[in-house]
Amino acid sequence: MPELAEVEFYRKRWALAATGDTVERVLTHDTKKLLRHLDLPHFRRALTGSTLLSSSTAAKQMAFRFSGDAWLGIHLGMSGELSVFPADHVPRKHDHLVLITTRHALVFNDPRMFGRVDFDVGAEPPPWWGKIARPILSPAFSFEAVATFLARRARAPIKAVLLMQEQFPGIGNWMADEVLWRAAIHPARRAGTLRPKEVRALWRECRHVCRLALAAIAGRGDTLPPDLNVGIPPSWLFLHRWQPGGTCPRSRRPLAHATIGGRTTCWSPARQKLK
DNA sequence: AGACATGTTGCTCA
DNA sequence: ATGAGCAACATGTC
Repeated sequence: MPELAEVEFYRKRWALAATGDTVERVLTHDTKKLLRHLDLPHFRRALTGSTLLSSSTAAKQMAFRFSGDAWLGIHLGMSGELSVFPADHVPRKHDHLVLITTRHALVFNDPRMFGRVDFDVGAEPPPWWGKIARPILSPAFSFEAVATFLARRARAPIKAVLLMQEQFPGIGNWMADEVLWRAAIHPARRAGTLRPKEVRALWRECRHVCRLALAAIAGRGDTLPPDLNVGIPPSWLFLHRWQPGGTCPRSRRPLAHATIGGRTTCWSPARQKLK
């Protein structure tokens, strides 16, 4: 599920509940997949008794900083989510990591187990953190950078290109479709065939969708919507893409679905032409 | 039963 | 070397 804004939603869920709290116990379940990068004894020892100081999100990754220079990295994969329960929470089937603090249980649940947990100790953020591409909502995400990237990926369908995290960090399947729909670009167009005007629209809509999605899904300041997708306006493609017989909220014409760039893709044929 | 799922990686081929 | 395409990962749901 989680793309840029959902990841931020889940990070805030833990952060708002437990920043300043101290970890009393660390519970783990599956250790071969999600926790495969961890030295478990070291992980437990380092985290137990440490305090959650701060956290941040970069693209689809989260980093939780604990006292003792301890950094907990989480990637939610396809089906991961973070939630908060009372401290007496009994781990469920796919609760792979549970941090028990004085007041809460911070739970990382992931049925499909495509997620990942990292743990590093150091005064600075871990090396992998620095390798994440600069945010789409930063000056580094320039029109020129996008145009150059598209030129290099000229033969790939634009849908596939939008999913490449090295240039579009945090964009996932639904955000890519949302961007292309707003920019009126057919997802199967080869990246190298976009006209400069279309590249500019793509660049603009990437930023626009990131901003809208963060505001709607992850809330503002210290607020958090009660649930994912609760504040998403029906003017977005998002709310119509999976509905049987769904229609384009702008043209009112039927939506189309196909596998493009290896992923299920939804678009509005009335707005997005192949040409 | 079978298709399919909001992600990433590692392999093959050109 | 670089880019494109696709299977694989593991499990749940419709």
